[in-house]
Amino acid sequence: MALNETGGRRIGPETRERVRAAAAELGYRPNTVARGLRTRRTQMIGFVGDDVATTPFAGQMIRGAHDAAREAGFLLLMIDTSGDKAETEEAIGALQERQIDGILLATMYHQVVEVPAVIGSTPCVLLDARTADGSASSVVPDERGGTLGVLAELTGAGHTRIGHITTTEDVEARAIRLATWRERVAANGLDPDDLLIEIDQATTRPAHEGALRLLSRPDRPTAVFCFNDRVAMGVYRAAAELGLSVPEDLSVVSYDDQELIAPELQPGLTSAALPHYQMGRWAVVELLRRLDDPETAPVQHLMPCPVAKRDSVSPPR
Amino acid sequence: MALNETGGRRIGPETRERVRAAAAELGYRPNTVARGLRTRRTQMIGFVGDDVATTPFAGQMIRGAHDAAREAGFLLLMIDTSGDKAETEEAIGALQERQIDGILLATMYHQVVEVPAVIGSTPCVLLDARTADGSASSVVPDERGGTLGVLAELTGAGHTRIGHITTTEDVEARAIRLATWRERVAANGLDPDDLLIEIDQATTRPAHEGALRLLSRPDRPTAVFCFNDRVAMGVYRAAAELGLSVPEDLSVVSYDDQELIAPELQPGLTSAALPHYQMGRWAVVELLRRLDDPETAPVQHLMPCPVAKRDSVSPPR
DNA sequence: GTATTTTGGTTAATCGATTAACTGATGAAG
DNA sequence: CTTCATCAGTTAATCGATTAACCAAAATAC
Repeated sequence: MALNETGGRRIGPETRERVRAAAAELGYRPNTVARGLRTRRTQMIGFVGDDVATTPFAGQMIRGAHDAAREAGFLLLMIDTSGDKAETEEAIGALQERQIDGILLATMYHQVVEVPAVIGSTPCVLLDARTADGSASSVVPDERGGTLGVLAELTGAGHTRIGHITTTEDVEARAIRLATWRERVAANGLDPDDLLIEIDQATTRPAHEGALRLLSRPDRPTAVFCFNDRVAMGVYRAAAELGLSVPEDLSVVSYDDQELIAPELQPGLTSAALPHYQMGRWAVVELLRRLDDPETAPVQHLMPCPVAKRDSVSPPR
Repeated sequence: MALNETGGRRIGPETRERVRAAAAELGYRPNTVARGLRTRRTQMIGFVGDDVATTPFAGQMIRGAHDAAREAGFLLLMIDTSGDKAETEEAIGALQERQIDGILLATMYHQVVEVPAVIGSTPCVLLDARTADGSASSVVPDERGGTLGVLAELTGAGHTRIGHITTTEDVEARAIRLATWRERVAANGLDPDDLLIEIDQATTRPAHEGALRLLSRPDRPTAVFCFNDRVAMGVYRAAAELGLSVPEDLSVVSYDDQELIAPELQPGLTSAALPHYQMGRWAVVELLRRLDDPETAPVQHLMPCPVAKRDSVSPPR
């Protein structure tokens, strides 16, 4: 009573001070386990990631969740699964046994998932994933907004013939980025199919080949929007081999803004950033809100993808 | 008693089965908080990282610690600090209040540190760091071994004129890699100082300039050992600009084996891998050992750095 | 001057699991 | 047939904090 502010006026100010002094002298620290047993609150949040937790790509998601949690006096209890369903359920169980106050379910990349039934009534927020029916709170990147953002960089510089290199992998990001680009190109009165290259993996090597094809066409585009930064790396290489310099002969924009690629390429790559840090923060704030008031309706949030402007865009020749 | 194996023969096999069946039916899960209060063991390990926890670079360290912990029924409670001393102490305190069984202190890169006094008698293992006096268990990469490994790739292919591009930043890794390389070059009867370039930051851009200088020398080396993969990226670019092809005209080896760089470069870069995953595992195993037997002497471990062989080495012209 | 509140503190129950100590019945030993 | 050990269960204390319920003394109201 003396140490906590709660139970306020049950103790005199002078006695309170004496108790506090004694506690300080003895180096007393409250035992959170005992407190948790009594209050049924552990001030811990479970973070379940399918490989995300320890993958370079989305470390910022943990960072964001961690920071927001810390500010509210919570700690993160992390479990990384390989995305396997059984493993995820086991992870959730392990966290529930430890009486975590809520769970963050994070995925490696933006996708639609179902919340495992074992979650029961444990408050839960989806990170970089959403449910089909909106039954759980979730936050995902605003891929459409980000795509419009980088395309605006190009159109703003005067480009209309904007190519796109995407992957055939069936992911949410591909679908949205592709559709948004198509819309934009069609709005310029061009046929998107003349400017589209599909490769079977969004990595440098296939992108390199794809880019060689795209840039060898008689009416090659003056700018390329790449599905991601690794694809952009392949485009840079292809451009160099064809004697095209970036951005003078070819403007390039991309998505993801990966810290080891986009700023390191020469010239620096203009790329729409995946707001992992912000999503992590948002998810915790939302989770805490739901802890306070479990009755409120779940929220689906789209996090803006800011454009990191660098030097890969200039007006067409 | 029926559920745990302990307290063994206090209960009949038939009753035990009945209890278990009832527990399963009710979906009973033990409350780890209550158990922890009684047993004074929470089956949780604190992971304190100075920015490491959520930095792409060393995610594998967490992954390794996480996996080893999981296998032993432990979970990781993570706190990321900015390396600040006060913040680290606060983090340790927060973990101690939560009665974690032990602490892993991880640093961003290999360095010598002091164990904060607040750690008290909490069992603790250093990850990617060590103490000057060996008073705590620790694990760091075997930089010397890794350097010898990649240099052996070069000498094995017939190179003797092996250049080195390093940073002037004062880190443990620089000192060991540099000294080992000097030794090796001197053993070939050459003067290391003729083959050494120092740049003020181990990133692509300064490395690019440094490489241009090194490779423009009349007696340019036939191979380069780079301080890290980002430096190697700069070397690749410089070589391309000078019309030198890798590996035919110039062999390149490096350190760190970063997953987004070394395998993505063309040709793939031969690089000594920092064994983050293995170090993470080792640290947990060592911590658990110390939990079982707090009396055993602390151990300083050097984790081997295996060479990831790719296509950036061939015999000199 | 008596009745009622307020103040400042104290007691004891509780959270859920572990575990030492105890009890009765059965079986074995002498 | 008595004694003692073993087996199978039951009771109750404990871990450390929270909190409802009590209680005595002082302050205030009427």
